[in-house]
This record gives sequence, structure tokens and C-alpha cells, in this order.
Amino acid sequence: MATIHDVAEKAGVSVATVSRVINKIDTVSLKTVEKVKKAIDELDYHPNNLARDLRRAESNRILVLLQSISNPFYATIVKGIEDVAQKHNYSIMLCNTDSDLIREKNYIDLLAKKVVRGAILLDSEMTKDELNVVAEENDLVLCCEYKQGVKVPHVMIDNYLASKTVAKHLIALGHRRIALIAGDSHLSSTKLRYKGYVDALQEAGINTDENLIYNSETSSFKMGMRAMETILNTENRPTAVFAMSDVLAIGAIKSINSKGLCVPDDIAVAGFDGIEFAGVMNPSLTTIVQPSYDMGCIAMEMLIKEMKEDAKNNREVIIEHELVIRESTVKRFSNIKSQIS
Amino acid sequence: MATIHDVAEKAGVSVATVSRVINKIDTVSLKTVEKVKKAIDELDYHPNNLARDLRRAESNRILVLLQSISNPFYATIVKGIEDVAQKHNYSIMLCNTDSDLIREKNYIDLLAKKVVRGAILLDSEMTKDELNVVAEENDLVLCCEYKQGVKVPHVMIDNYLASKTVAKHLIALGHRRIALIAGDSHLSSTKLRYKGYVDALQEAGINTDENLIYNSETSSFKMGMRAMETILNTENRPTAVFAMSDVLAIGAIKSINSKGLCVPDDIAVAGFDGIEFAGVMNPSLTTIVQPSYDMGCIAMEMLIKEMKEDAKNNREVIIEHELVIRESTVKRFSNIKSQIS
DNA sequence: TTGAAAGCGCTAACAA
DNA sequence: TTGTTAGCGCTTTCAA
Repeated sequence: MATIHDVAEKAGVSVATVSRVINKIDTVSLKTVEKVKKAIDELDYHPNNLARDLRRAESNRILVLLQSISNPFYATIVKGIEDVAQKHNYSIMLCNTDSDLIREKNYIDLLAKKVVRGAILLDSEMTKDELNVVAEENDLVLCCEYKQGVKVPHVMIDNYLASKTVAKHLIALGHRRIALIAGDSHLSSTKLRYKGYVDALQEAGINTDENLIYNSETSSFKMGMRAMETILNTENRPTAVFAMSDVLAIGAIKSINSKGLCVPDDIAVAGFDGIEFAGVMNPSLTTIVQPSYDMGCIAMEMLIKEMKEDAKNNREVIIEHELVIRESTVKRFSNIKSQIS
Repeated sequence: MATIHDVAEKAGVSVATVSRVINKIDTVSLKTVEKVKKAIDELDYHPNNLARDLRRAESNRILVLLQSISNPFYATIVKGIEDVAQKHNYSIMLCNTDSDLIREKNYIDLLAKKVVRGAILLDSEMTKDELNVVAEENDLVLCCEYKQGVKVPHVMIDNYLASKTVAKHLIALGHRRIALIAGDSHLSSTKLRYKGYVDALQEAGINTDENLIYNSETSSFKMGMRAMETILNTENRPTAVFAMSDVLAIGAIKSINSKGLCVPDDIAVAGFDGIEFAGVMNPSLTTIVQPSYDMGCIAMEMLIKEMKEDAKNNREVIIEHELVIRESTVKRFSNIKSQIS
């Protein structure tokens, strides 16, 4: 591996000049730039980022922490983050925590170790206080999830309102027994969505039935299936189900089908997130579409701002969501044609 | 941020001794170790990895390059890679290339820049020769895709055989007009799967019909839909479709349904990969299940071996696949119950 | 068992 | 416009 010294020697200049050329500092004469570039080419020289970062006491890497990359919803967010990062010459380091706090803290340590310059957390298991401690010394942004009192910029939808909208939609369709498949109870979004569901029911004069609520700690197909099985085994079966993620909803539908029941005829199902698959599956899934790609972009932009500025802030961006009504809750003519298998 | 010097001063020892304690070199007396540890605790000292890596001229980060994280098939592989990496104290850096060769090469540069220690490529767009040049100087492993003549360890399934199995399955069901939705033509797996399809047909005395073959350069739902639309517009419609990925297959089914046709009654559909969703969707999807998690684990283990050893090798691991027959190709009693929407 | 000191490859202040 | 030089924080050789 050629170093900056080799280039300097070959070009007959000092290392400082080579450094200037590499970093596009325009106090170097055109002729010298040419010489240096030639030497760089001939030696196939690549600057060693390790050394550069050490010297500058910073890295250009960003940590993105999420529970599991397997959820397509997160995949889209990450895409947004990565696109913006790339544009600003940052590279991202994606890490799965598996909802394991220890594992998460290990990754968070990368901040203190200066391996990464900042971090975007999608669904942290840390408490408000733990987050504030980390934020004290590091540049952090939260995406999707925000805990009250955390002094960190964050972007998300209005989870309470979105959830209420879904519940109201189901109520408007005439449902009174609406089951809820909730998500990870550590997440603020879960709590907000739960409240939205309860309030919507209450406003419609419906009491919540504990038998119709299932708490699934992770968001996966299997969890959705298991949750639905449990719910279907209750005495007074619901006529509708609201799952707090599309992945859970899809699992629930599978479970409903395997009991010989139909969606939406026997049981209506609504999801949350708006993964691409929700529109492609059969029946297509009614869901809250979160602008995941945009959320990723905004989160990364916030982080860049955060890293540039000295002052800490806890700017909040609430982004628009949309209830997209599809076949899984409403019987439509097009359904008849779609799939009779 | 405390440095090693601060710790040394506080503990009343030299930096070398502190370094020894950090790196668990056992020539340090117990008493000294205690003193140093106490100082480390009190100062909340974290070694700076940047400096360590620079000194050791290596990093413990691994680059994982793939076209798009959005494909759930890759998500599972990455999970395997990450789990093994974590166990061996490596961290992974995941990067999307978007099938863009320029972007891919930018990431590959991280190897030369010593930002990463090695790389696992899932679906590189580089040619055989380009790969060999990179492999010359760096530790590389290929996962899923392998180009003949590349001197790099690799793990994958027997794509030719798997594809042939799918085609044979469809032929055995009585289909003679079997459409093919192919994947990225740069990938060797695409070529092998194509050959498997052609050979199976040929052995059954069926001529391939160019009108029934669609080349989709990326693997996405939308691509699958578009491909199927085109195929459905041909004069003599196929009775079965073989898509080279589950994601493509799912898009194809959507497209078939939107034309008012049924799967598998009007058209049977088979996929490839074995993403979790294939078993959950409706109708459930017949597919080749690749042991994606295991493939990820093996790839990472190969890379660790590669990084430890001086000698280059091009060890090949062919891992077992499985044809899982589900509702999308075979009419079964359970189907009648499942979904009439 | 410990310390002194060189140096990994680079940047940036300062001097020329 | 360019060069000299002092480190960034760490590991490791050599000497004590």
C-alpha cells in the first residue's frame, strides 16, 4: 500500500501538498496538482481513512440501530437514511439489536469509541434517562420512536391519531368487537397506538375487552399468527382485528385463513406501517402508510445538522401518515374477481 | 474524552502498561492491573478504536455489499452474517449498491482505504476479472453468486439443479406453456437458473417460447407485476409461471389476480428463494427454499478463515436447497377453505 | 514486570 | 504557493 509519503516523494513535493490536493484545498498551483495526481494514479494510492479520521478526531460513519432488518418497514427507512448519507459523504453502519438491551448498548459504545460519528435509533430499548446520558456526549437522532423528555431531535408520525383513525374506520364499518394485536410494550409508539385504539372505542361507546388484546413483544409473521390464534380461541370472537404492524397483520390473516375463515367477510383486518407488500398481497391490506423513505431522509438530515452544530436541540418533525383502505377491511366488487382458490 | 495518557497518569504507570491491561497481556502484576482498572473506571475511559486500528493497520469491520436490503431474502442472510461476526468481535457495515457498478466500486474502495478488513458480496455486478483484481489484495467472500474463474471462497446452492427441479415440478403437473420471469442478467445465478429451466423443458420435449420469457433487471414486486402483465398480453397465455425470486413471483400473482384470473387454477406460480412471506401469503407460494441464514453464517465463517490465513483459496460450499410445494402450484382441499374474497 | 520511545498515515498550524 | 513539523491515540519493540 502506497502512503502519502510515497506520493510526495514520487511527485517531488511535501506530504502537506499531497494532503492539500487530496482534500481539494485550492491554494495549490495547477502544475503541482497535476504532478501529484499523476503520482497518485501511478502508485494507485488511496488515502487511509483510519489515519485521516484519527487525525481529525472523527469518523464519517453513522450508526443505524434497529431491532431487526427483517421488517420491510425498516428496510425502506434505512434506504432513505443511506441515500442522504451517501450524498453527504457519510457511510452507514447498520446493526441489529434483536431487542436486546445489552447488544444495543454494545453498539452505542461505538459512539464513545469514536468508531462512528453519530447514530440514528429506530426502536431503542433504552429508557429516557439512558438516552439522555448518551445524547449528552453524542449526536443522536430518533426515527419512528420518541420518548417524552428525551432531548434529541426526532421524526415520526402522530401515532395516536393514526391508530385512532384505524379504529374509527373499523367502527364505521359496523364492527363493535375489535381485537388489538399490540407491539413491543417498551416502545412509545405502542403506547400511543394503544391509547388511540382505546379512545376511539370509548368515543363510540364501546368498552375495551381485555380478551381481545394481545401483546406481542416482537413484530414478526409468527407472532401475528400466534396472537391471532389466541384471539380466535376466545369465546366471543371479534369481527375485526387491528394489528400494530403490517407484519403482524399478515400473520394474523394467515391464522384466520387456516381456521377456514375469510378476510374481510368473517373478520376484517387492518395493519400499520404501509410496507410495499401490504398492497400486493391478497387480500390487499388496509393500513396506515408511514412515509418511511422520507422519514429516513429527514432523520439523516437532522443528524447532519446535529453534527454540524454545537448546540443541542430536540427538534421534532411530525410527518403526515395516510390511512389506505384496501380489501382486508372492505368488501368490494374487485374482490370477487381477485382470488378464489 | 480520556486518553490512554490520562489513565497512565492517574494510575501512576506508563501508557504501555495501560495498553497491556486493555489488551489483556498477562505480564502485568495483579496489583498494577487493579490500579489501572480503577483509573479506567474513574475516568470512564474507552480506548479509541481508530487509533488502535491505525496502529495495527487493520479494522475489525466487515463490508457486506448487496443490491438492496429491501429483499427479505437478503435480510435473512445478513442476519446470519451479523450473528457470526458479532461472535468473533467483528462488526458489519451494510451497504446497498442499487445494482449500480459505480456505487459498488466506491464501497469496494473501503477495502483499499482500510476502513474495512474484508467484504462479503451478495450480488456483485463486477466482472470476473474485476473481482479477481480486488481479491488479489483483499479478503473477499461471495455469497449466493459466483462467477466461474473467480479466485474467492464462495457459498451458494446449486442454482441449475434447483431451477430444473421447479420446472420439472410444473411439467409434472401437466403444464406445457411455462413462462419464465428471469432476474438480473449480470448474475450467474440467473444464467444457471435459466439453463435449468430450458433443460427441464427440453427433456420433456417442450420447446422454449421466447414470448414466455421476461428479463427483469431488478427483483421487486413492481418488476414482477410488470413482467406478468407483459406475459399475459401474449396471444397464447401460459398456464404456469416460474419467477426467479419470490418477490417477483408475488408481484406476478398480484398481476394475475388483477386480470381476474386465479392462482393456481388459471395459472400456477412458482418462486425462488424461500422468504418467510412465501409461506404466509395467500395463496402460499411454491418455491425453492435457500437456507439463507446458514448461507450468511457460512459466508462469514469463510471470511474469518480467509482473513486469518495468508494463502488465498477459492473454497466452494454448495449448500442444500429444498423445493417446498404449496398452494400456488397445486390445488388442494385446504385451498377451498382458505380465501374466498 | 515495567517504561521509554518510535511510529502507524494523516492533517493543519506555522513558517518561509 | 509550498514545506516543516507536531501531534491524533494507540501498540510494540527494546531495554532496564
